[in-house]
Amino acid sequence: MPTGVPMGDARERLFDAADRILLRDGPSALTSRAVTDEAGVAKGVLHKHFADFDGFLAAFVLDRADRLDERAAALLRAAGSGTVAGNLAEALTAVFGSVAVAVVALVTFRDELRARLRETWPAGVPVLTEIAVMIRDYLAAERELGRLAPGADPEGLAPMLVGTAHLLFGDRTGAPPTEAAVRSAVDGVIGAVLV
Amino acid sequence: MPTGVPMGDARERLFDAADRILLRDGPSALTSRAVTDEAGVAKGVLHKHFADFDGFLAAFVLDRADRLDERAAALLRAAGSGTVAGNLAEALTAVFGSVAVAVVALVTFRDELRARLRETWPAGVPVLTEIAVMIRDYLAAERELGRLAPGADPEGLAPMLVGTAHLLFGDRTGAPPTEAAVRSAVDGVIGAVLV
DNA sequence: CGGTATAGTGACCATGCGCCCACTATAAAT
DNA sequence: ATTTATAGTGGGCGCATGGTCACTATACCG
Repeated sequence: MPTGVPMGDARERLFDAADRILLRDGPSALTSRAVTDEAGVAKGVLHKHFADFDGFLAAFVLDRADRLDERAAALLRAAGSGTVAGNLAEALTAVFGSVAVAVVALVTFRDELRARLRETWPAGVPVLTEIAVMIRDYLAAERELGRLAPGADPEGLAPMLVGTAHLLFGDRTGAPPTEAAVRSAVDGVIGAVLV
Repeated sequence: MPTGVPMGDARERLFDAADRILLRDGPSALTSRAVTDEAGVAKGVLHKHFADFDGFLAAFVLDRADRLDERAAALLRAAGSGTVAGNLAEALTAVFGSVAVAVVALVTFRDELRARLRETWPAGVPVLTEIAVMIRDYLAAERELGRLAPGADPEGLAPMLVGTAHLLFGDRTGAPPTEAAVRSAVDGVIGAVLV
């Protein structure tokens, strides 16, 4: 093994490793050793780039928070095709099937990480609120197209949808829900309200 | 310290200790040592009554799951007084200010505990779904009294409300929301839909 | 070419975890 | 009164965690 030569950006390698672990094994498996092993580097590397493991996690969350899910965002930007409920179900499945939920669970459990992130975001980690903003904008676009009931308020409905999806996925006490399950849930829940 | 003499039921003492720890310090602080220390007993006691710590946690969750929150349940049973949104806000605050959220977080993180509970509840830990049932029944009663819009479906609205509350409380990335905050959120979210 | 800075290595450490088990103290049975 | 069963004790074990540090290998610079 060569040393001293950067094999791609180590920082990015570690972040990608964390992604894979979160999706494959869940938040409880995200230890410092798991990350460095998955990235194929020695333990020391992590501490050369970050002060400590929570520092790494904080940087990881910051990095992942904004580019939440390209697929879902793109899908929602193309408002007007498909049914509203179907689009929502697909987008929510994509977003909550990504690392988003795991990141929230992580922040819920690691007290030190949470404290550190609060310095950056006093109002709370924006992962879920940013999803809500995404959904809100989508619903506003749909209303512009007249595909929503006039009384349906995107501002209020968005957090409810995110909350429901978070409930479905974040629980994680059963098998992860399929896209079809989410679609049916979203259908049943908001069908009467939106159309 | 006398030994061999039961000082109240040790089982209940341990459960109460777990309650206190969850509410005071959060789910990450709920270790076996913390429980026995808080209960004022030696470490061995826990293993005399339960096979292992996850067995204790499973029994604890099972015990707490059904009698979720008397105050909120009683409040919701007395449908017809106050505003609908106000009643909901109060009940959700009471429920999510209790151990419910911490229990969910616990189950999310402890893989072994989650696996064990799945044997008992294949559909998932019923904490959140039971709250939804509670809310659903309340909304049904309110509709009976004509205090709900005819189109508002309790079956669909209940999980959305629970999800929203879970989102507000379960995040735990900021200060815990006050009852006033939840009231205003519930007001803003469902005000237009329900009345 | 030697010097220096930097990325990477992995044995090692302290800590806290769940858990074991030899032991003690009380209560109940004979 | 002796035995047996049961509740409670706490020192210590094995393990995984996050973190340190002396060391090595490479790249860059004069």
